[in-house]
Amino acid sequence: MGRSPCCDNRGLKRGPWSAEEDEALLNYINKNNGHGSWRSLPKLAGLLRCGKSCRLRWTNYLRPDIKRGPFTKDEEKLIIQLHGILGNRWAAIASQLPGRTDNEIKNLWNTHLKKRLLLMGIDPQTHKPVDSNCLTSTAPASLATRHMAQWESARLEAEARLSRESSLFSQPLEKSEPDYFLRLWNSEVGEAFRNLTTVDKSACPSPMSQASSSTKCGSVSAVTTEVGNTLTGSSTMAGDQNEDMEDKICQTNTEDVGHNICQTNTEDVGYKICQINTEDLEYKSCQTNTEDMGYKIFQSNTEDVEYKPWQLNTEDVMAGSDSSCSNDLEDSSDTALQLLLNFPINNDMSFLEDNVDDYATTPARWTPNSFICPL
DNA sequence: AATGCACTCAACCGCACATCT
DNA sequence: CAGATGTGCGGTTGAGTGCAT
Repeated sequence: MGRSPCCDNRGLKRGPWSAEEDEALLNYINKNNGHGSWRSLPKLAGLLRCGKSCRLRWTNYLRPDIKRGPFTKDEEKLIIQLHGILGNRWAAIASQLPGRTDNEIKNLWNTHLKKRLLLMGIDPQTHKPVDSNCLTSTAPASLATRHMAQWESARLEAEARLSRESSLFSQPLEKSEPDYFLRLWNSEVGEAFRNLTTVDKSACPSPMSQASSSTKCGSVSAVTTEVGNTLTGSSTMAGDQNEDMEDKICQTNTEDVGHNICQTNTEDVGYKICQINTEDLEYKSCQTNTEDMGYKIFQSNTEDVEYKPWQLNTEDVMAGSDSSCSNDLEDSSDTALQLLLNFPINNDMSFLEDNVDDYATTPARWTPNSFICPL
């Protein structure tokens, strides 16, 4: 059906913004407590710009919460990690870096980080060593896979908690009830993870997945199925989220769960993955562990990286919840994302190896209560 | 001093999606 | 339900700047 251009550029100014234009835009937005319709804004603000240009100028430069100045090492590290999860979804990445814009992050990536990774022999798109592509079929593990495993665990925990709560509380929770993992699961990051799960499975079939499924896989899958069924009939969630969550959980392919978790069973595969030297953000060179056909992608200076143990950092999760349970989505996402980023990168996947059967019934080292905001 | 090159980053473009009519 | 409109997003461009020759 063809689309008309968002704005007619004829007679409109283009190029860099002058201080006067900035002031006019700022004044208008301040006076009106917001921008309103971007299309009508230029006319109302007396600007010879198209609405799109105004929006861009505001979101990328004039917004009061913009943090200017060079990126810190931590920010760069976070961007690299998030890029490994989310890919070129700059807006999603930017949402995890307060005060930074997607444009800024995109520029940083294209001008610095991408080149840096390439120089180190790391494919900036896949975050895998360039010369290890041949290994991916025999060693399916990747940073993404590790994140997948963590996500899957987080999701299972959330499901388990929902199931538990549904039996404990007959009335629906308040809509404002913080629900870190459910929210995160429904967030951009969760979405990315779900996509990742699908893509990764098809792109990189695990040797394990081709073998008959193991007991361990079966255990985990069973839990998912059970929880999913429980949830279908539960009424613990409020409003649209409830429906969404039910859908997503019920859609869960339990075979995939087993598949993915088994893929990352170090007992079977044996590998160590990404470790980052945060001090200089240098990825150290790829090493292949030929002994067990696994491989180490990166090595890090573990002194530099504070890896939290593979359990919820209760302090983080509960931060702010003492005073109130009304953390907004950003807060909870941040917290949960922190969890994700605190993944025990320098450990292998022993958390899965350790009593996976136990894990299925009792999420060992995952204190269920630590997910729950005090009522 | 003049020129060329590489780099950075603000801004633009076009597409996709959500919402409105 | 279809088309129109508004907005957000990611890819790309090009002006400005610094440095090397």
